[in-house]
Amino acid sequence: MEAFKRAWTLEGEPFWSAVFFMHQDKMQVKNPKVAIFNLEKIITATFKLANAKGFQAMSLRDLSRETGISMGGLYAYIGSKNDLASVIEGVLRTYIDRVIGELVDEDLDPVDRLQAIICGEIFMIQIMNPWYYFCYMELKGLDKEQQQQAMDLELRFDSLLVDAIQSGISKGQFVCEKPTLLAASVTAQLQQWHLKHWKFKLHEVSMEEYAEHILESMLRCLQYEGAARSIGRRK
Amino acid sequence: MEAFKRAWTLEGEPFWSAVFFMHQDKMQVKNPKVAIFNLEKIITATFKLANAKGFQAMSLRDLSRETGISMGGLYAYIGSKNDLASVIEGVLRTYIDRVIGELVDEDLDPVDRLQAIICGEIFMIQIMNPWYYFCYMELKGLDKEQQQQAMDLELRFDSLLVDAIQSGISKGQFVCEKPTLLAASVTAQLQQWHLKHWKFKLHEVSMEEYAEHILESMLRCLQYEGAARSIGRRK
DNA sequence: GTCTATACAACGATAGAC
DNA sequence: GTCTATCGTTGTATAGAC
Repeated sequence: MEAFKRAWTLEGEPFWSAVFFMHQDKMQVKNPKVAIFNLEKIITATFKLANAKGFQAMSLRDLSRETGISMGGLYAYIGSKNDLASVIEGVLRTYIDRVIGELVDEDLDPVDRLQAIICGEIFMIQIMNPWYYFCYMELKGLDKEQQQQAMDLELRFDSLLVDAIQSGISKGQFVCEKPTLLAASVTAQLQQWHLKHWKFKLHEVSMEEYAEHILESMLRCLQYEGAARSIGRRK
Repeated sequence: MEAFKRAWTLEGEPFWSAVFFMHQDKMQVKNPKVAIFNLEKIITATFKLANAKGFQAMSLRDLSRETGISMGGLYAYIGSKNDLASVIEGVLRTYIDRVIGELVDEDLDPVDRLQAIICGEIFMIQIMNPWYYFCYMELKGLDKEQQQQAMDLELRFDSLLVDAIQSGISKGQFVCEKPTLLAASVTAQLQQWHLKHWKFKLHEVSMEEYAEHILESMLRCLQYEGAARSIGRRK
């Protein structure tokens, strides 16, 4: 988990530095040191406010108060309010794209491939929780093109699962009539990890426990022989 | 399906009449005939606008244009903008409560019980699609009390599934280590029917096909003996 | 690079004529 | 029961001092 974070540069100063360099062209503040510091404050505050009462309901005056940066000051970092949401979606999509690209390892056994995809994605969601939640809930507010790209990305993730399923079918390990529906169901369950965090907290379910449950359920649906025994073996 | 609609009065004039009588005390317009007619126009227009760009982003001027009712006129039907959202959530929750209450039939075989719950809920979502989507996406904008009630309702639905699962376990029909997680997963899959309508449309999946898929997957997870054969038998 | 001050459009909401 | 006209507020965004 910690290794995963470091491997993808998903936290700390290096991460925010990468976010900064992704759109420094749109920013007036050129000094990286101060720009990175404040950009993190702005985006973090946006998550706090938007994930509590919605991005549209959050005003830039709220954001100014929360960050301690004046209204005028904010506009040195963002082009407009909508631009802020757009940037956040863009960063997350870029990162997911990058991780998804690496998640494809056709040499692995189908079961291990599924495990890699599920664990990889749930790690991602766990680490970038507010990013996922924000993009899920505020997608409507972005322009049509960005909405389409987000949908395409989700379909690409589903395809990743479908490919692994079909590889298992052709190897005689799995039986599945509707791989598309099964993949969509797994994606839905993964998204629950950020959408329904309150429920997992209430039932005291850990991330590892949940990932294992998703994989195990999936293998049962695939009528995988070692489904029951795989619980202890894979850890 | 049609019988289901009629049985629960989920469509047409009788439905909107019921909605009207639920909040006629809050409305200035007392003539039922005209009140019901316009209330339907207002709520339908709210769904169109809010489900396209979000409730907060929708202005009452938008709503006025869409309904053909003047700004001043709108306030004869709603107390405030937030009141409108609150009313919508209240109506849906009342109806779900009513249907859920009837879905408990302890005499049924556990498998039939699960099928009744899944089919009942997906019928509900299908018929009241915009209501569900609106309440899911705009819950953050409502007051804490209403948010809590919505969460309680979802937990109550999960419990319905857990009860049926446990009844099957004690009868020796099912095997399940974590009924709570399985129930949450089924709830998530049902919610997809309104959350990800675009995906099912893209893959040309019908409601009946999807309901069957959810039930079948669930039975496999429960290691139900007749899982494979149940597909043809239950229709 | 950050602030204060301000522009001005759009918002929710109401009063009062009809 | 519905409209027009208008109130006061709040929103995003910018100009210009420092």
